[in-house]
Amino acid sequence: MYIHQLKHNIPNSSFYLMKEKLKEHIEKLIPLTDDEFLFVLSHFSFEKYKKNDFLIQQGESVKHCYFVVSGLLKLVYDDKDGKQHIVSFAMEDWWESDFSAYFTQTKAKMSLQCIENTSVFSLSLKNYEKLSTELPKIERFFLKKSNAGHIASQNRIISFLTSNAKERYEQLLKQYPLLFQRVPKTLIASYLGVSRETLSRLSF
Amino acid sequence: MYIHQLKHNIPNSSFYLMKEKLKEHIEKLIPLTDDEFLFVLSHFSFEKYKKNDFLIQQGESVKHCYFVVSGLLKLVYDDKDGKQHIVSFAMEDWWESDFSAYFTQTKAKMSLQCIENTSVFSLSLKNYEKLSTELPKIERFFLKKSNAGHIASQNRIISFLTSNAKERYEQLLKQYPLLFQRVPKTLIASYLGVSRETLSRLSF
DNA sequence: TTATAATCGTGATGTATGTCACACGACAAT
DNA sequence: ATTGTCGTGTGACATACATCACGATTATAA
Repeated sequence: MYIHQLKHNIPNSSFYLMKEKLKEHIEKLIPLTDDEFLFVLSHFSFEKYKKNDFLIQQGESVKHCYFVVSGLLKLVYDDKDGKQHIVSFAMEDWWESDFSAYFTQTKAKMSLQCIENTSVFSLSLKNYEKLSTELPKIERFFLKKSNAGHIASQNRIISFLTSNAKERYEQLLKQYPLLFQRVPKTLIASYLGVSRETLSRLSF
Repeated sequence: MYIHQLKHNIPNSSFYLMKEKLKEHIEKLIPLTDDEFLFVLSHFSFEKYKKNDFLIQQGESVKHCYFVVSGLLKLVYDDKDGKQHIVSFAMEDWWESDFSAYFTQTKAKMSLQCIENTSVFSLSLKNYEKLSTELPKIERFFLKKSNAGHIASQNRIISFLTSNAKERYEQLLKQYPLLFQRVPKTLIASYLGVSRETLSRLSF
């Protein structure tokens, strides 16, 4: 009985921590009063997914963008030959979606799938717009996030332009040392744009 | 004498057209009253550059971002071996800068240089912030632009992940058919991430 | 004009990386 | 225990691409 209660309490207390995570994340860029944050939070829904679950499926419509509270996801593009290409890993504290499909309300060009069990706050486009309109502050937050995303993508392009497979691997290793204990090398290879065999042969 | 007057009038009438270009560009995304637009415009300065001029030099601080009214620029990353890599072409109607350096007030990692004679509206960070604060509408405009830029960069990454040199060339050709009459193939090659010799050998 | 850059193509050759095949251990499901 | 799937390494070979070298043409500047 006591154990039962505990079991029931865990999700609640963990939800409290989740909220704090989102709040702290936003407040790194813009200050919010408690009321403002509760207003913000009311536009999100908290969701849990298991390893291999899809949050977005290529070809389907994209209703939400996601803030990753815990876990790990991959944003994947499947080409015509059925090969998988990892456009991005989405880790804790990241915002992810197929933003093109999300904002223009078109079909997803990419999938978003769990590499680990993952919990997220999800935000519908309608709520995104409502939030932006009613709390202009948050629009500044999204703008900063978008800029950061743009810059990150540009750096990845520069990496492709200037570096070979080994150098790109080293850059990734330096940028996200934690990643390598969490994901199989096949996925790392797919992110780097090389075959898993080539990656395996790179000597360090 | 009459010719003299004409000469003096050209810049003025052309400046009028420039303003219209900016106005129409913004109004594709958000409506503006005439007064609002004049307020917006007052934060910009209009500048003309000649072929090969630098708007941003790698290693220097970045004071402005630019809206390209006419002409053509390249955003270039020079690697340690002195090789040039084109991160982006900036054509008419594009916003460009080393945004990372611009927003974080650090030294430029890239250069922005004219491929053709170019005229721009330039916006200082201070004015960017003033404008965003005093006219929240414009913040939504910048957000939409930033999202679009992010998505464009992500598509370029997908192109690197999924396609070989020839396919990337064809994609670029399809996306910007006009570009190929305006810039030497060496620059196209540099944008695609292949040597100019390889590009030259691709058969079409 | 003449001289000096750019630009572009193309051969010869080297190298990075892809592809196919196979083996082996870790782990999961039954 | 048994079977299967997944992750990983590695050999053999094919291929895409880089690099170096040379000419030829076309702009550009003195």
